[in-house]
Amino acid sequence: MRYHRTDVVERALQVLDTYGLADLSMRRLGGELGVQPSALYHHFANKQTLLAAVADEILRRGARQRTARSWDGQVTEICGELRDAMLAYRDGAELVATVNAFGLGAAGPEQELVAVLATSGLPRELVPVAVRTLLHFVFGHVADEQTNLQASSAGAIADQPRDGSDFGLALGLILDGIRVRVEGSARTRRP
Amino acid sequence: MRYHRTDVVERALQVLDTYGLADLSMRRLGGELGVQPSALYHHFANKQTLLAAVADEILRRGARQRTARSWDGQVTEICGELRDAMLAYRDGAELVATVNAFGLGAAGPEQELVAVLATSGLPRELVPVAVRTLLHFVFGHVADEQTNLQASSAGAIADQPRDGSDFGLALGLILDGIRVRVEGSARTRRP
DNA sequence: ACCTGAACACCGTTCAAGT
DNA sequence: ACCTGAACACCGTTCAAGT
Repeated sequence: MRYHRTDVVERALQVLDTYGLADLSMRRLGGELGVQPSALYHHFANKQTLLAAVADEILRRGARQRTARSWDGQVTEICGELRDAMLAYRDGAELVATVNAFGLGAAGPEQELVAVLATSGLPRELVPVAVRTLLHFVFGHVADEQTNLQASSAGAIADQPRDGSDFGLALGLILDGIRVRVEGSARTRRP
Repeated sequence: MRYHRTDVVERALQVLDTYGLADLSMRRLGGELGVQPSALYHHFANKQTLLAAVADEILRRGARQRTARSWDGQVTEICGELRDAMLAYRDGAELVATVNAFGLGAAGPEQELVAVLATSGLPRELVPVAVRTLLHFVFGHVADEQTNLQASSAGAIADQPRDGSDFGLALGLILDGIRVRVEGSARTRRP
């Protein structure tokens, strides 16, 4: 069998969803494809690059059309899409967050948020800070959420089931913080 | 040489600060102590437990007295202390965040934040959400910050040096979000 | 272009046995 | 109580060589 980059990513996605990130090793993936681990290095420079490609594919598959017109509606859509995309695969949040921390993935959502907040009325110097705050929140919250979901589906603990409304609640909190600065600067511009 | 738990943690802290989290392996740590890796399992059930002890020690060493009287001043103090504690050791943020994601460490800051927000006037059902949002923010932001600091001190990139004021700015954003809910509920209680 | 086979330098963890 | 020695079942990565 001869494979392309895309075949490897596809298979990696299956291994991830079935066995989890910890079991997504080069040797395991090679075995799953019926190929020596070293063969994977023909397609990817190293594991990090492979994981980045997998993360990007997860986000690509979760992409949706924007419908909101207000800046805060669009921020909610972007963050919600990011969340749903990561929740669609086992350990998706951990994977995307790790890759992003390495400076490789999730460039799409980040650029979208920058673009939206740039037109929100938020003071220019606060835009990067707000974007990173939003992304840290989404990554952290969803990773948490997913860990608990997977733990409870494994029948381990009961705990508080922590439904998805928590995400909206917390995001609303941050959005309120941004709104304060948007309105503050609007008053300053037209006193 | 015969060691105690505390000696192992102390040495682990040195290895972490000198070589980084990736090089803090059981074998490496054993070697550093002049002991077989298996000897460490007399002191800790597994690596995860050892890392949790190291994370707790980092936070313990960063502990400070509270001086603020307002709820938002206290939240600022708690988050600032957490940040400084993690920044004091190489890869401190990544370590503490990882351990926390596993449900083991950083119980101190979490309980403190719950206690403070419970007396802030924030609606009771929002307290856990706000606390988790704050912690996700601090972990994510400081991990980011530390990665960049370490990259630039290694002479790799110039980039935006991203000073500590970013942290205060972003935290202020979230605090504003919380204030909106505190004041909202104050108006509801006394109409 | 894509893959094999073999090697290098590592991991975490267990367990019988020693002092 | 604390540690050794040996083993088990893994890692990521490199590289000459094959088709």
